[in-house]
Amino acid sequence: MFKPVSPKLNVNQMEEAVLRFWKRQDIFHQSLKIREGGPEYVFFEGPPTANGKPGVHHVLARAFKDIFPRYKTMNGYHVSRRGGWDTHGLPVEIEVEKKLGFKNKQQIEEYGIAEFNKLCKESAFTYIQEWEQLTDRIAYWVDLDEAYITFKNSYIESVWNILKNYWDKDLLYQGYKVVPYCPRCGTPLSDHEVAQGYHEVSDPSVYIRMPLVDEPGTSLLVWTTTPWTLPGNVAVAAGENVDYVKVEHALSEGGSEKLILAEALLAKVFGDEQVKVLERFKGKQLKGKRYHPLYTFVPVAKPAHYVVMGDFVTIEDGTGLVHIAPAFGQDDMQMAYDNDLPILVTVQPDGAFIPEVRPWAGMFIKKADPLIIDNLQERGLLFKVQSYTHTYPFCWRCGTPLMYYARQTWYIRTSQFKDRLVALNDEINWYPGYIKNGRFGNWLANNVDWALGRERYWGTPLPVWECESCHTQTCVGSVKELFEKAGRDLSDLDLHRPFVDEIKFKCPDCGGNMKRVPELIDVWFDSGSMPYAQWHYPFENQEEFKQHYPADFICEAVDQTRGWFYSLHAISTLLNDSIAFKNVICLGLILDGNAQKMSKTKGNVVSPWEVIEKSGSDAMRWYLYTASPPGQERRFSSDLVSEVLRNFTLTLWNTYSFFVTYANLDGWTPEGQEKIEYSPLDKWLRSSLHALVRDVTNALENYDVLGATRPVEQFVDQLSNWYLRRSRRRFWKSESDADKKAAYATLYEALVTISKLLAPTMPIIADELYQNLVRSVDPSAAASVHLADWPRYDAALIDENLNRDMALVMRLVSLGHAARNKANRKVRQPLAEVAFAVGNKDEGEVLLSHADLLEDELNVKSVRLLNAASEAVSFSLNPLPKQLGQKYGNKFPELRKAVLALPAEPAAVTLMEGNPVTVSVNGEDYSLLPEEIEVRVTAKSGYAVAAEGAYLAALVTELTPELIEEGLAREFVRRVQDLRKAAELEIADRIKLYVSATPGLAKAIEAQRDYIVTETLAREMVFEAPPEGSATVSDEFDNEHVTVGLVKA
RNA sequence: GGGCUUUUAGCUCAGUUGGUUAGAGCGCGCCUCUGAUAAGGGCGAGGUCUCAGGUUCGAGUCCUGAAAGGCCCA
Repeated sequence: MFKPVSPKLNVNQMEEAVLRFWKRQDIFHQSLKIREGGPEYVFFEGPPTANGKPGVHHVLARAFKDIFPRYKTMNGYHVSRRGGWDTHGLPVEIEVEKKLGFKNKQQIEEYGIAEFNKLCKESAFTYIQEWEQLTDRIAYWVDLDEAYITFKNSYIESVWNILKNYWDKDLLYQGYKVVPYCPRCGTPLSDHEVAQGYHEVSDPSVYIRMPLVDEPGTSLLVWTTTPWTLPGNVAVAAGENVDYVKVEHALSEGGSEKLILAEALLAKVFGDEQVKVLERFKGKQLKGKRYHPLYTFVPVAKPAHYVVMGDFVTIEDGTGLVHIAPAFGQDDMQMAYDNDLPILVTVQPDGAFIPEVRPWAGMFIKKADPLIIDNLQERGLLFKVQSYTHTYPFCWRCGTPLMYYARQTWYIRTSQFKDRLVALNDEINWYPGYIKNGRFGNWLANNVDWALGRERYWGTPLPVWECESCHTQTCVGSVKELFEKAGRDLSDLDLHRPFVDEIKFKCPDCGGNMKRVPELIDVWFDSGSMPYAQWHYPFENQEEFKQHYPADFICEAVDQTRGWFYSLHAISTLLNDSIAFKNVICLGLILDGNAQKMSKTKGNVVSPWEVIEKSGSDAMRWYLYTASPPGQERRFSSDLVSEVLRNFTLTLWNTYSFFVTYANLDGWTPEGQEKIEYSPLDKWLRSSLHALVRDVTNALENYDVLGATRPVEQFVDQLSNWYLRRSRRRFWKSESDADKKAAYATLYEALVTISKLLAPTMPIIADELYQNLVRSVDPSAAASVHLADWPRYDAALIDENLNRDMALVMRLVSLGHAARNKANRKVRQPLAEVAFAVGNKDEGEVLLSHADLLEDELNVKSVRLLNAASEAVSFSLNPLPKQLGQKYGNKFPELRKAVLALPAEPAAVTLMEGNPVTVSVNGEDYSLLPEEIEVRVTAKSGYAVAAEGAYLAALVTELTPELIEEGLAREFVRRVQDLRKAAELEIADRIKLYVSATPGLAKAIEAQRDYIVTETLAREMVFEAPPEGSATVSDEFDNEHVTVGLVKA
């Protein structure tokens, strides 16, 4: 006996029960244990940060991550799955700062780094419980008890080891570079952080005169949108091959001046004003021309204030002459290096001018902009000022405008490995493929050195110590090394700031005091180190590491391209010249109903819990898998998930419930079912089923999630709405013959196989089915579907012809129904005959071989082919564009016309006999083959017809008294069945029927007595009044009246 | 501004190497079937396939350009 299954499903109850079962039996760890010794399949978990609530986008990633480890486990692989938590970084700090109400870094230092970092450590796990609960509820199997945590000493030590390795290879260096810098947070931002904060703003657009030293009365016309950088000006850049002009321009106060600018920008600068062009020349002629400095607050130690050549100069905006302030622009800094220009750092790290810039000393740079413009105006150096709208980066967390600012910071020489980064990427399989050479490949090809340093508090400290007197530097690669250098046991040392900063030791070179440099490292380096650091490699677990590197599979959203995907790839390339992962699924983002990215700051996050409560987590997973290709972004709403429940989950569930209900009634079990005589319908279903196993397996082998899910959906639909609908009577009939056994065996095989095919994708319902269908009758079977083996298909059972034939039958049935509709003959009324026209002789044979199925489904007494010779049908010809167009090219339109002009009937007959027809176009004859022209058949009269392409169903609609009688009997049965249901009888209950009806109906009921009692499981049917208290119903149809009563018998 | 990507019915998405009548599901209206079903079947309404050029006998599909959305980067 199977456990009885109600057709009503309480999804949440069912899902939670299965989850409890897994927990009780520790199925997850069992699934690892039983595969010990099997080949290792390696999965890396990209660590999330638990200082925010998990959202739908996290469910997306986790749902996809879960598929392949489960699938591989069922195929005999051992798949350990360590979870991980990313705990460091500015986002965590910002949350704590908010809580404490801090506005700048100084407040943190005053508060105390130790105390601050303690709060950060706690904050990093604020929502850990919700993360764990959600992870459980969506059935994502990951080992959270063993999760690696980036703030642990052992993790940090492994990261140090990698850095030391780089240090020894001279891959770590300190550079003076211009970086996007947040003056409030007091730290440079990574590219990835900057990218999150671009906003459109309006800035001043300022045109300034820079008078030439050697040509009085002539000025360079220079453009900038950042007036605050002007005190730092040391040069002007011109494009070597850009065309410049010297023009004479009338001054409003009388007289004139001469200005130099790019010719292409004349109109933009002067508008309608007429200016006189005095000279034309290439930019290279400006090289070295000296001009009077705008400001002299800071003395220059090297030659400055002359024109330099820069290839970045464009003629799209401004004047084609670019103001150069090396401390405040990346191009500018490059110019300084190339031309040995001085670097004037006129701004403090907090964004205020240095004291030397007297008029604006201590003022925030953006505030000084208008004052500087006024100052230039007063001095007659301002040509004009407008406003300019462009996108400018702001700090993604605090909203302060960033400044590009020269900082001494730490870099990794990744650009030196550009070729290896690109070459190794070639070994990685990307899904979708276009990421590989597109977004990721381009990013690698344009690689710049990794800016590693962060001037913050909560993160992995950069393990570099520097001598205070001779500035010798050394990198520490392990805790032990640090102890040795410090000369004392530091076993309890927390490797975070401020404790690690307190460790000082003697300089081996000069005997001075060595102190750690202030920087932390980029958090992306933390997560990219996880292949090593999760094992505390190389200090421990050497074997574990070797077994789990590189990963077979990782999966995250597309925003990780330059995040985790890059940091994993870059670290491994520089460390081992190896890839870190072989296959990667790169997911599109989840968008809300308005196609906006869901993000905390926008507050448009859909809670996953809400969706799960409504539809369950399996349905949610299934939606995410089937909605669109994985790389594509997808709009998400709770309604879309409940559609999955209605259309897929419940269809499957009801098929399952049907099977269990009838199998229990019949006492059917899967044992001892040899020598099964499968019907054609069974053979078709098994053919489809085994093709499904083949296709799903292939898809999963190729990381094709869509291909592993959508076909299952289609199969379940056909199983329920075709196979089962067509087979119901086989289960109902009372004798247990071979045909019934075949039906049970077929349905059982399909359901069990589906439970296995669904195990990776809908793990909960899959196990629910498995437990009842397999475990309850076979205690020796694996305890869970997730401990079972992946199904194998039998290629010999796959009959593509059969699949195609059945598709034709379904199509013809559909036409038959359409014809009935048109004739207004409901299906319950039997009809005498339906005749079909099909495309060719073979299809005709298919039709006849399934005649009984068609008769039953369409409720007609006979099915046959339309006979062209004897029927009242007419023909039309449809020249097929694909065939004829490809063969005859531009002659096709003429041929088409010629074919349509043929007398249809004789041509159709010729073609149907398999012979070509000849048409003549422009005096030339063409012989057209039967497969190039489709013959369409239309019935003329006396039939109700429905046609589609070459297919046609023609229904004889005349009713004989016998047919009417049968129709009435069926109407009557229908009422009885409704009554049985209303009286809440069990399906197998026997009844006694009491009937009174108008004469016509009574006659029909009497005539169809055998049929009626069989259908309704009546032991007796009498034309009497029903006894007191029995269930009764009265109804009218077809101008007849009936009252029925029934009692259990 | 650059790279990648998307744009097809009210919504979510298919659409084969180009083939003339562009599909499915949901939703809507009418009809129907049903002792597994929260379903199923049929009919109908609903499309300038984002736009503009081009190639071709023929373009949702190929080419060029533009627009809008998204992501990444300046």
